[in-house]
Amino acid sequence: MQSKRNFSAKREAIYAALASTTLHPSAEWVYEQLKPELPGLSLGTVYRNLSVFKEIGLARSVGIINGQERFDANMMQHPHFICQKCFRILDLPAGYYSPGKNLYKMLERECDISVEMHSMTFYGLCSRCR
Amino acid sequence: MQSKRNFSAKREAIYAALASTTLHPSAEWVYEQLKPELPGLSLGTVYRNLSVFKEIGLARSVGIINGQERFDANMMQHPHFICQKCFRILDLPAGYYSPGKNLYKMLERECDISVEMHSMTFYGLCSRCR
DNA sequence: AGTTGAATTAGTAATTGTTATTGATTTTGA
DNA sequence: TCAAAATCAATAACAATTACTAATTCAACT
Repeated sequence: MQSKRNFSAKREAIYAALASTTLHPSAEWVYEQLKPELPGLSLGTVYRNLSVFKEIGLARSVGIINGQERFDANMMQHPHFICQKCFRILDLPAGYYSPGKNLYKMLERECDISVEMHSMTFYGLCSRCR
Repeated sequence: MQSKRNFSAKREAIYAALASTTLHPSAEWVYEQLKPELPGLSLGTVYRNLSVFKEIGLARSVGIINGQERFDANMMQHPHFICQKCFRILDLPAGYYSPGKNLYKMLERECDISVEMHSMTFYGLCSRCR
């Protein structure tokens, strides 16, 4: 099992690259980032390991922006902001909006669904683009 | 003189198909739906016209779910619910959560961004799947 | 009705992000 | 030490979408 085993050097590097930035990168970005230090790395390995991180709860998808899936190693629930021009993804402080279990419960009761999580995303122009 | 061309019959049919359902369909779905009545329709035409609708503000993307982009002709701001098992997308009543211009303004002030819109999505299991 | 020119289309090819396969290499555990 | 399991790079395969091209449609104006 993954949890008992230590990460391989490459898996470790991929996680470190993802965790060290708030850019919410794509697989491609992680690959380009690591290529200089790990010349033998392949893009497929990056994709595979990002999937592993999602499975074991070390990362999540922020969605597919401009055709590419974007990842986040910050597992705290927080809203995102996506710049419609440059496709930067910014973290917003959770304080601005955080629906609690009460909202989940109300939705479950009123809409006959079970709610596991939510995602809140704002769109507009970032400071550089506007 | 400027062209006063109305929607072509096919463009009209594609829009009607999209607007007549709350399934938040994919391009493929619209295509399959219309094929019986419009045997000469091509999938590329569906894709192209869905893009047109997005551009002119007659439809929006609900995101890429399970690899396929899903569309919505309901331009009212409202939250969505995505079933993690069957990938149904349900509309939720806007009343359960609707951040106003005041939240937008606060974000603009505090985070140095300009906010144009937001999207709120809940995930879980629908009534059929849970 | 005929002409014109831009918009729209079908059909197909090309592109793109992602996943699966393969065969080699390394690691693990006994 | 040795065999099974895990991991890997490289490449092929895949599916959704977009781009291209030549043909057709349609409104505006004769």
